[in-house]
Amino acid sequence: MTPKKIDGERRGRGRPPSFDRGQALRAAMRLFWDRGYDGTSFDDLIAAMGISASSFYNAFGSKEALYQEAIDAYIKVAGGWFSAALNEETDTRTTFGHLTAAAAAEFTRDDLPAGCMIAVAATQCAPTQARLRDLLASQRTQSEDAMVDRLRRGMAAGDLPADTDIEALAAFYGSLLRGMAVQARDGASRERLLEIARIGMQAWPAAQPHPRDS
Amino acid sequence: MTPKKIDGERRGRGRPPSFDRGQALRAAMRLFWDRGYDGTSFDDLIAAMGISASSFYNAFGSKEALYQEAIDAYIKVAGGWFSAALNEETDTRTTFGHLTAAAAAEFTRDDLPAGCMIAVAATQCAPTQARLRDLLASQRTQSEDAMVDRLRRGMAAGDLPADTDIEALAAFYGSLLRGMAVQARDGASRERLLEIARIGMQAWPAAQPHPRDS
DNA sequence: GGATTTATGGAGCGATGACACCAAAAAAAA
DNA sequence: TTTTTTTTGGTGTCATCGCTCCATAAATCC
Repeated sequence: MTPKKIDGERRGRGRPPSFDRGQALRAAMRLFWDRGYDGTSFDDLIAAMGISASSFYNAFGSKEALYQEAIDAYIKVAGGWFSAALNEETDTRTTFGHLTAAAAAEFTRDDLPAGCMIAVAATQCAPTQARLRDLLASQRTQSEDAMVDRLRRGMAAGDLPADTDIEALAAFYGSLLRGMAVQARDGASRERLLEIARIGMQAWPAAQPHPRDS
Repeated sequence: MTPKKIDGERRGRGRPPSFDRGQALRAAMRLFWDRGYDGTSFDDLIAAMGISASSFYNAFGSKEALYQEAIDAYIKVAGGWFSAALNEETDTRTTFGHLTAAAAAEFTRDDLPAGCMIAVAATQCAPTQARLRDLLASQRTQSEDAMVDRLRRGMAAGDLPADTDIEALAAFYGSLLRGMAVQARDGASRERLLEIARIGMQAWPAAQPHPRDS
């Protein structure tokens, strides 16, 4: 057929791809997001991406490689609002209030699958998929580390009691976000998720009247 | 026919099974718990259960039927500590403190797989597995309903502020428990989970000094 | 002891999964 | 134009998946 427009600059010698790689990747991301790795078959993928098996392997290498790219693409989407919220120029409590509220909103968009692509992915899988499991667990750890960093800065700024367990607090909000992602996938409304987020903020550590208490 | 099938006594006419059905079911439960439905293959199952393919179909019907039985078996395990904690004879706040602490302990037992078999299962799956997805989502709803019931009783007993949003509070603790289950699967220690649970209890609604405040 | 009923071992089945190969096609580079 | 490089369509492969069939073994009932 007639060659179509390709994104960005088309440099290279051979025949140009007839499809938009980024667009195909986003289609794959949506499918993986919605159905998970196992739940998305090869045929599902090439159908949704609108390409043939040959083009698939030529452009993406393998299903697993595509999944990793899809994860990266998701990070660009979700990492956007996530780190945007974390790097706001406000006090730490407000930051986390906005972060959890943003999650409630993002987990219930009508133009994207519900929930989070990473939050609960590959927690139960075959031993042969240990690599994927570790990859996803590592991503979860990374987002929690980002929260730890923000809390540490907040601690330094005096936003938190001196005896706050930073790691535990980050783990708490990490757990909450993942649970919210499950709720979203089960069909919870945005309002419900916002309520959960609001309650979660009630757990924010109060200033200690007796800081030298062990 | 004169069906005198009593589960305890083995009264049947034909050849008796050479394996313990309950034991085989528990082996399957562990495997499903650890690897999920897709991650557990037929061959994995019959190997772990120590039976042949014929015996498998003779005794359990199909992989999906076995999974449902495994879920039921899990409910008997986890439903044990869950409703035990919920039906304690204490005030509502203490009850939920014990519930979350019990989850932290149960999610990190060394004689069982980490986390919860139901908490995050089948949230991402193929359309062909809609039945399983709905089954699991329904189980999650049920456990949340049990928390709603307990909170309602607590409200009636005066343990909670009159303006408490019961459903939202139950959804919050439901989210927290599911997030804790993910943490457990990612390798979090029991102490870490207990910390998360403790922080989660800080979100418990305080008595409102100004209930007519919007 | 038959007769009946149920379980077992073993072999194999159709479908699907992910992927590989290759010759033709379409572009830039020479 | 010729050469070189890359994509594409079509077909084939090989393993695994969940499952089935059948002859036989082992129990109970008459």
